[in-house]
Amino acid sequence: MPEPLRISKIKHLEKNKRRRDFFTKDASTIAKRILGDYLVMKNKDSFLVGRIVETESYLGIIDDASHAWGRKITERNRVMYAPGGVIYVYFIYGKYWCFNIIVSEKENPQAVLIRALEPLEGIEIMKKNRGVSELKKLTNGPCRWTQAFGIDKRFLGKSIESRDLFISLGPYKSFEIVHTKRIGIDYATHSKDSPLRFYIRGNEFISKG
DNA sequence: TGTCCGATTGGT
DNA sequence: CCAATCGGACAG
Repeated sequence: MPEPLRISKIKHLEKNKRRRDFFTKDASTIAKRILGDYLVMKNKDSFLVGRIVETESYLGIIDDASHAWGRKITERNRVMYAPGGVIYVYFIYGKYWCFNIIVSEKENPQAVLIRALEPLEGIEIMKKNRGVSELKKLTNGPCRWTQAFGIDKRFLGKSIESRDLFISLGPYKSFEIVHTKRIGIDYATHSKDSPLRFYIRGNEFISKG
């Protein structure tokens, strides 16, 4: 494994920010293309960066694992129907937050779930937020990295191209992408085994799955 | 209002 | 393998 890339220049990350129209493509395309990108979060007293190493796509109306299956609309999921580029977070199992990027066009509620990151910057803050010191357990799960980053309901419906939270194009795309079925969706029937989970082969921060 | 359940995690 | 834990979805 190469040593994690050191990122210290926020300007460089901002220059390569993924723009809103990037997220108008379909979920599986986005889920694969943001592998190796940086997820950047900054505010007045913290600067957190992780490399995206695992994602899943949710295909919306036609996908019985999606919250928007059958064009379902509820108070929780209504931002899924917005144009691509907004954030969909939801509370799960009484204590966790799952983080999705809504993609595709308006009224086509596709989503990309970010399942795991490789921690790069702000590791001490992540350890504090998680209450965990082991590097490999900081961000290797969909609700672990959100806890490390302090993600919660405040981000629901916000843009993924904001000043405080954005995705930045990663430099190396020479890895191999593994396709598997998605994790934790046994309630689904039709799409249960579709190969809509994607991760960087050999990366040590992949969730257990 | 009441019941059921989860795109997970952490401990046994 | 299994319990934790509580907001959201949905039925009545």
